[in-house]
Order: sequence, then structure tokens, then C-alpha cells
Amino acid sequence: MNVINESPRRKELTRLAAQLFVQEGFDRTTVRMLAQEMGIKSGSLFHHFRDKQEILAAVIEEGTHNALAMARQALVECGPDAESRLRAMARAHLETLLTDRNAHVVALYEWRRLDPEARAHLSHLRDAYEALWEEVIDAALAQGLIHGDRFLVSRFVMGALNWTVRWYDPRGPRTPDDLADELVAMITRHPA
Amino acid sequence: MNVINESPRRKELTRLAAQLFVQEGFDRTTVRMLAQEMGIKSGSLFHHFRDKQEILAAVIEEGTHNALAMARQALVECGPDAESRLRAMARAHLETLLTDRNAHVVALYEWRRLDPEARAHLSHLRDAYEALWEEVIDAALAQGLIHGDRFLVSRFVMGALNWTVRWYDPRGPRTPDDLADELVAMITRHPA
DNA sequence: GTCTATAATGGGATAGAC
DNA sequence: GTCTATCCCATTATAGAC
Repeated sequence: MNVINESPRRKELTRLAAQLFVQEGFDRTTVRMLAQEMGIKSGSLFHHFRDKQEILAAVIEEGTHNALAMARQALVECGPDAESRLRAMARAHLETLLTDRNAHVVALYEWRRLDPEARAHLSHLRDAYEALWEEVIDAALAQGLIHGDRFLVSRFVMGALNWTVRWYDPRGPRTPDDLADELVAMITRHPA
Repeated sequence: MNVINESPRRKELTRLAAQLFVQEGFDRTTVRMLAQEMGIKSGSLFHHFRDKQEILAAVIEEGTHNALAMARQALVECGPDAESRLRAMARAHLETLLTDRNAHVVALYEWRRLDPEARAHLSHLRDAYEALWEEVIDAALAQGLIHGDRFLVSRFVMGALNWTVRWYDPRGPRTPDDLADELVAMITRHPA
């Protein structure tokens, strides 16, 4: 079962599950909670998913798939220079994390809860997303926009971005785009 | 019950619990697992802790207390300039996360699992640690070593550091100190 | 301080009717 | 596609003996 041929019921359940997994965490979310959100009984869930693990896998597939699609789109629409591309990636990343605020967060924070088979099945998606980042960061390094080790820079940047989930308050004065721009400014070296 | 007057048994249990909470997560760690690690039966645990929540609170108190102590010590021993102090904080932070690899990680990643009373009781420790960071970052900003918004810079830096837990491999070529130095280099602006 | 035994609860999952 | 009913199991926590 992949992202493309899903029933509408299953799609809606995946959406609700993502929300609960972010709020409560995967382990503390019970099938009964999810069923109640959907307005059905817990037994009925297992018509749509084999088990609770499959719900998690569906959410994470959705979240990663979406992040990848958003990032690709952002790269198509932005300017060709390394800084524009870096900013576009950071903005897209934070939009999926802070605005959408669901499936991608689960993908990042509950990845370890996936069983080995699901992890194997989904790692290509994750790798594709990370490859996009490395490509953009490589270009920024090659151009001297940023300095340092390719591996470390990309992980530090991802860490700074991913951690925003823990403290960002959407009611505050800053938009996700503001955050992305500030981060890029922090690590790039301009002629003033 | 605070960090100072703990029985040796309780101290050892707290240490083992920290290890399990990092490996498995708080929710998936059962009292039976912890008891087995200790070589006792699960019922015996409740002689040392009122309930499972209190175990978590003990681990988090230990982790935050320790991080604060290490950071203070590092600031005493390092050079007086803003860059030395920033590097010292980053090194101390990563040492508690990656070398000790236990209680401080739990403090960061399982804070949300604390019940409200425990959170209220421990937030002063956490605030003291964050105040130390803000002080050092303020100095670096004032001196022009780094640029940007005080609030955002400190959260981006903490995010980059905290996320290392997810990917750092101690068998790799880099030490935690290498990571700290590279991060400081990435965000500071030198005359080349 | 630890044991045995067990209470009390809630969890994931199934079967078969509708 | 959902319901009811229920099974089976693991979990936290307690009581009282040693």
C-alpha cells in the first residue's frame, strides 16, 4: 500500500493519526483514541490497517513523500544561485514542519519506532530527501557561501531546523519563513 | 528527594533507568526491564520510587543538574574571551550528551513526559542552564563574533547540538569536541 | 531491601453479524 | 465499512511475609 492508491477513509485516518502522534507521541496514542477522533469503534480500524505499526508507516510515508515534493517544487521555483536554493530548502522544510505541523514531524521524531521492514521500505524516500539537501549544501560550499565539513554542516542545519518543532510558537511574531531566512543568514558569510 | 540525599541503590537505579530511557524511550521502558537490569524483581522498585514518573523525574533532575555543573566548570576553566566561552559551552554540552550519553539526553528528549508538578519543580534547573547559554551568546553577539537575533541564535545552536544525539557515532573519526569546534566555526565570522 | 503473589487497568487485535 | 463482543496479554502498582 503506497501513497497513491489509498482509500479516502484511510487517507483521513492517516491525517488524524499524524495529528495524534505529534500531540501525544506514537507510544501513548492508542487505537481507541484514533478511532474516537474518526468517530468509529477501535475494531473498525483494522479494516484499514493491518496493525498499529502500519498506521505509523503510513504517516511517515506521507510525511516524507510530502517533504520531498515540497522541496522539489521549491527548488524549481527559486532563483538559480546557491543562496536562493539554500533558503528555498530551509523554507520548504520549515513549512512542512511548522505549518502543516503533522506527518513530517512524525517522520522525523518517530522514525525509530518503525519496525525494520517498514524502515527498509521507507529509507529510499528519506535518502532522496537528504540527497536533495546535500546537493544544495554542496553547491553553497563550492561557492564559498558557507564553510566547513559537508557532512557536519548538513547535520547541524537539519538539527537547527528540526528542533524548531520543540519551541516554535505560531502565535509569536515570526513566520516559518523568517526563521529559515535567519538561519541561512547565521551560517552564510556575506560581504557585510 | 533531591540529588543530594539519595541512597546508593536509588542512585544506581537512576543511572540504569537513564540508559534504558535513551535506548527505548520512557514509554517503552517497563518497570520490569529496569528491575531486571538491576537484578531485582519489579515490585522492589517501588521501595525506592513512588511510581514510574518519579523515576523519570530523578533521571531528568540528575541530567540537568549535571549539565549545569559541567557548564559552570567549563566556564571557569576556559579563556575569558567570547569565543573561548562559546566553545567551552558547546563542548560541555556535547560531552554530557555524547560521552555520558544518558541522563542529559533524557532531560532533553523526555521532558514532555514529566507531569506538571515535576515540571514545575525542575524548571528552575533548566532555566538556570539556559540562562548560562544566553549569557554566553549575548557576549558573543555584543562582540560581533556572531550576528542575528539573540533568541533565534541560541535556539538554533541548541538545536544543532541536541540533534547530534540522533546521528553521532562514537566509533567514527570525530570526537564530541571536534563537533563543538566545527559548530562554533560555522556560526562565527572571522577575519578569515 | 527484596520477595511472592496478585489486583486493577488498559492495551492491541480478532471473529462474525450487519 | 462498521459494529459488538471479547480474547489475551502486558503494564503499573500494592500488600504482607521474610
